[in-house]
Amino acid sequence: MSLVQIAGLLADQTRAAFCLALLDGRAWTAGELARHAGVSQSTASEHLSRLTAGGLLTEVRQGRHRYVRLAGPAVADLLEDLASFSPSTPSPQTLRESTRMSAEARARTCYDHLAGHLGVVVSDALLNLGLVVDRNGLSVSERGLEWFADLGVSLPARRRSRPVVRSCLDWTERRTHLGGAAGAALCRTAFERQWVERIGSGRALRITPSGDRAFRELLALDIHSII
Amino acid sequence: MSLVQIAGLLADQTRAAFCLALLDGRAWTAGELARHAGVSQSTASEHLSRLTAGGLLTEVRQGRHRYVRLAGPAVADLLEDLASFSPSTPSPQTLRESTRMSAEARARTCYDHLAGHLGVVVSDALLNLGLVVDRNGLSVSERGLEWFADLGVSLPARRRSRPVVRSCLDWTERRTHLGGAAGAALCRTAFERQWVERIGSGRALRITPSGDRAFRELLALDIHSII
DNA sequence: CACATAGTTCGGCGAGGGCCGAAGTGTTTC
DNA sequence: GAAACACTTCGGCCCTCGCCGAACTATGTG
Repeated sequence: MSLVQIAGLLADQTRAAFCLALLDGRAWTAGELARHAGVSQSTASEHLSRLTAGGLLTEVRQGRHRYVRLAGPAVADLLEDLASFSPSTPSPQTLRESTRMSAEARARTCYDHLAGHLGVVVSDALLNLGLVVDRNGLSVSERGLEWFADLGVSLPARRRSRPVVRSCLDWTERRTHLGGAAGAALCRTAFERQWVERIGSGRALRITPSGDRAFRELLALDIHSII
Repeated sequence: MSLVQIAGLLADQTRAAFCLALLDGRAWTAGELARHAGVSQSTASEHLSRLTAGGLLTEVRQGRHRYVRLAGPAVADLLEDLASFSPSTPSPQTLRESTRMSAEARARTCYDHLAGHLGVVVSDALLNLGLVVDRNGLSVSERGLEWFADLGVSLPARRRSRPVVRSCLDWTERRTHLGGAAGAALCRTAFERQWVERIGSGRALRITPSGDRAFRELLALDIHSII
């Protein structure tokens, strides 16, 4: 890729919006980026192919999702460098942005399960309690099945459809958290019982007081507050 | 200018060629850049207008010439940053480039007069000898007229056409050198008497042995070699 | 299996932009 | 004043590219 081609990749409103969104270091799905930039999925798909071919993004295919993130810190540097030529965005926006980002770092959804600091804490606690087994091919232990049953969650018997548990890389914590059917079920339950609720229209979550109590009790966490 | 617009300026082969040529820190005329990139003058003119409007270049109008250079070190940084994504140019090219550039730093033509280190040395010597007067509105002294006459150069009586002497900013030395009719006459004489000769097709000059002697004698320079 | 969802590929439309030559402006030379 | 020169503006050509919708593939769900 020549200088001209790299610049060309960033010379489009939609592609630039993708890259700027990815400046937070997280991985986004193609659909999320399409919605964020206000274009159709087909358009987003082609843009992402060009950005990855140009070496600006790397992608991870996970099931039917195409996760995409900046290829490295050099790309972020380039974006910052280019952005520095524009008049800096007014303070309110930056403030709101940083608020949103720190909220998402605390707790958010990752596709259909819990992520962020909350997701990692929950996953660690489940492992400590021996509720899920983190061995070659994750699975739920006997005690884990009981725990989920007590919670009122019926885990599907292991079919060949979706893995019951799956470790999912957390892009802010740089650690794995609980995905798969169990993670999705837990997340659904948390929403239904109002342990968490969405902040605005993004992926960020707020942990309610009752949610804080419930998580600490269920996970036997001897801490003042889960976050 | 937004990030997208800045990137758009660099996303064109011709504009990128302009900017990369200007990475040497010197000022180029519109015509030189047009020839360098292989486009017509009209095309180059429009590109330069867009680059200056976008804040990447600054321009200085001098007579019928439009001199243009990078707006600042931040632009050079951005270009280097972008270029770093391309596979680096093979060593031979870089070597040839650096050779050419150092040659031009030593001695070159600036439109129609001498520039580079040679140009500055000559101008300084002429000022020291009191041959040109550097006061409000440059002019040639009585002794200067004699000096030029001895050289066999007839300076045009001061018309209102072209200034006899003019200080011209040197883009490698960051100092002024002798331009105007006197500078052009001196340069022409240097070529006719083979004190200097062109290196290749660029602006770089080689000082011949006889030229080295002639310059040192004429300018009463007590140095081993003029460069 | 049917169904829903995420993403991809393809065809076609329309806007934008790079290019040139021709004509015009301003500067320098003779 | 005439001619040469550097540069600019304008009109028009053509190609690229971003976009969408429709059809298609692949994955997960019931």
